[in-house]
Amino acid sequence: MNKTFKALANPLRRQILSMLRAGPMTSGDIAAHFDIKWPSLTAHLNVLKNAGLVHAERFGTQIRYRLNTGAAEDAVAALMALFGAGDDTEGDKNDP
Amino acid sequence: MNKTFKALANPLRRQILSMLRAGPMTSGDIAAHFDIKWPSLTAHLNVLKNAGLVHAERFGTQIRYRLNTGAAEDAVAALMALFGAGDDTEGDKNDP
DNA sequence: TATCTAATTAGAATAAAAACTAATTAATGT
DNA sequence: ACATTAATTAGTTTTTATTCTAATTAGATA
Repeated sequence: MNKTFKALANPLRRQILSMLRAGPMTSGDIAAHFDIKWPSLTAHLNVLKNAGLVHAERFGTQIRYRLNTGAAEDAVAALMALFGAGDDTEGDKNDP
Repeated sequence: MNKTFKALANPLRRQILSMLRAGPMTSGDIAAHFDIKWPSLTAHLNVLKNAGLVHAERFGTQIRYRLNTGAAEDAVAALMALFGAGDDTEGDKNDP
């Protein structure tokens, strides 16, 4: 989970995650939204990928990144656990 | 919120937060749990304080740190917002 | 095959975070 | 006033993150 928190520490990476909520995007689409060179963007995408927060898939000549919602929910759960389970004392909404 | 995510990026700081769930602790008590020098610990505590995650209060010769649960919940909310509100499509359990 | 677009990897430079030692402040007790 | 305990600030070094340019890989297409 350390990689996840480190990945979330960068505002640009958080913005990428936020963008991917709307659906998968290619590296180029993502790069177009930021004022950095492409290799820098690739580096950020690798951090997100290594943390398991996104998944990459090649589509012909381009590569699509999509949000890994499972990992995202795990991150939320980990943060809640860190602070003491949020507002519910215990339990899981998905496992009643 | 950037300061908050940066503060959470460090494992030692997350452990401090976790420890503080059980109640306030002095700087010395916290330092005793880690294998780092005191000034390093102070630096970590400052990061947490500047992010609003902990609050410091002097008690005589020592200083007590306590978890700021409000800021902690804000962090969870921010992370859920980033990923698209967790598993509920919308809505707030505390405001039915 | 040559070429074009999309994206990555390699390698170097810069910036930021984290650690340490030494010196200082703050409150208390003698 | 002086010493003691608790913790911080100052300044430096080391480590890790971030960014860039240049070169390379992968697939598509003429």
